[in-house]
Amino acid sequence: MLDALYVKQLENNVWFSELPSIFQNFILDKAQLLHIKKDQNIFLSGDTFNGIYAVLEGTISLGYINIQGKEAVAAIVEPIMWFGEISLVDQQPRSHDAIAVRSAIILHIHAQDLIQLLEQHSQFWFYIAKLTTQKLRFAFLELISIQTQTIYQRLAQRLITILGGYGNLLHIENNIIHLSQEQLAQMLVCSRQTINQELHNLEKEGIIQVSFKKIEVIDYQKLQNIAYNLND
Amino acid sequence: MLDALYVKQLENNVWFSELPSIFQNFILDKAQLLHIKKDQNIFLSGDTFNGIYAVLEGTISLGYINIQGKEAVAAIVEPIMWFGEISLVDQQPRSHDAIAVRSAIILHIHAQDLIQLLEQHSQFWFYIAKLTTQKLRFAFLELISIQTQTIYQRLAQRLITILGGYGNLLHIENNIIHLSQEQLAQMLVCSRQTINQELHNLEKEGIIQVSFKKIEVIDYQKLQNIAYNLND
DNA sequence: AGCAAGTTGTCGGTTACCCGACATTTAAAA
DNA sequence: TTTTAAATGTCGGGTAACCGACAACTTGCT
Repeated sequence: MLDALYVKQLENNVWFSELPSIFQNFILDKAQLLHIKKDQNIFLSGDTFNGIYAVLEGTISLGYINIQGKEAVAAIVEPIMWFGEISLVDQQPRSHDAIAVRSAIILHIHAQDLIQLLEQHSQFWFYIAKLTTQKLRFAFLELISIQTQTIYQRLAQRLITILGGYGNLLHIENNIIHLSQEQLAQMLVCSRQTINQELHNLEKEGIIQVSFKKIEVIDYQKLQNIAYNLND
Repeated sequence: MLDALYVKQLENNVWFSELPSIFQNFILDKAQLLHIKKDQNIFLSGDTFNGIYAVLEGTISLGYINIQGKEAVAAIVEPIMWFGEISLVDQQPRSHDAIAVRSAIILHIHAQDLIQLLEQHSQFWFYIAKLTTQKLRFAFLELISIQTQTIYQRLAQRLITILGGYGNLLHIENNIIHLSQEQLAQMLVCSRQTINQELHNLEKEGIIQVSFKKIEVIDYQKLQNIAYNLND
């Protein structure tokens, strides 16, 4: 059984809160708590499907490291988000790596349990579709903004997204983000130096306050103006 | 009832061929054939959900044109692919535009019919999940290759993907691609001039043959080597 | 207190790609 | 056949972002 603290965290998650109670109880019953160290991998590209996961604490990077050692990040997963459901649906091997950016606590639902549940309640595939759809919307928006927005704008956009828990939190909890500039650079797919520069541009405008591994959002309104082209 | 030619096209599609016959017959029964002119839009960002679509002929761009008139493409949809199912799952408005890049013939399944079918056979959500998952895998790979691959490599990759019908064809039909360089540039999110240059680089290597609105793949093997980093 | 590891600030050289410009070619319409 | 619009080939200036380098700072460990 899960710690009451984590149960409360789960219930603050939009997706989980809309599940039928059978599904909710299944998760609370079968989920296994895992402690993951920094740089440890949860699964790798090519692995066969072994279940789905949810992040309770920490940060997981979904990406790929190619032969030249160059790293690419397709998505960053933070509390409370589910991942690993792609291979559940299409029964293909994992298409990317899931690696902890920093130490993390995650839930694991074993493949066998989940498949059994979905066989018994095939209407629950709807909720699996919800998971993939949420990510797909995000990926589409990401692909579009890579093409049309400057890094300055995308940084503003990402800071807003992080504060909002990637659309997963029922309410915004605070206005402080704990991340290194290196991690932000990975998320936005640019160099650490560029992020450093653009953060200070935002700071000069009085919108944020930058300190060591910490960004405080001062003017949320202005941040939105930049992110969504509302300046003129 | 659909033309026999289009029925045959549908049956050559992986997703359709795996559907239960109830679902297949539903599509053949309810689908409405639409002729779309170039630059005509099928739906726009912000529209409410009105059904899902499949491309039988032509090319549809899923993207977004922002206030400054800058266009961004998240995905290019070609025969035989389905699109528009995101809003079905999460019941949010369309997050992007669907516009014909050139004249097209598409199928339309009305929202009401589809929702009714899914209420009666809730296990069919599995097949909707398959659609979103297929796109999600593609979007993830795209996000990753934008970061790690040169345009030269991504061009090679895209030519292969187009020949393979984006994973939707049961077999590769030919080795000729009918596209303008402008359209290719849109797909790869770069300028027309860059595509022109990289196409000729591939031609110099004897891998493809470039002519007016037409690219013929000569050496499929070499194309794969470039796309997937197999040179050394 | 002192050291090590990680993070941040900052500088220029390099480069891939953009973008405007314009001549040329192709295909289809008049 | 002539005309017109669209597509292609090619050049060069401009630039956003990369990348290596290194000093300065923060934090935790011993």
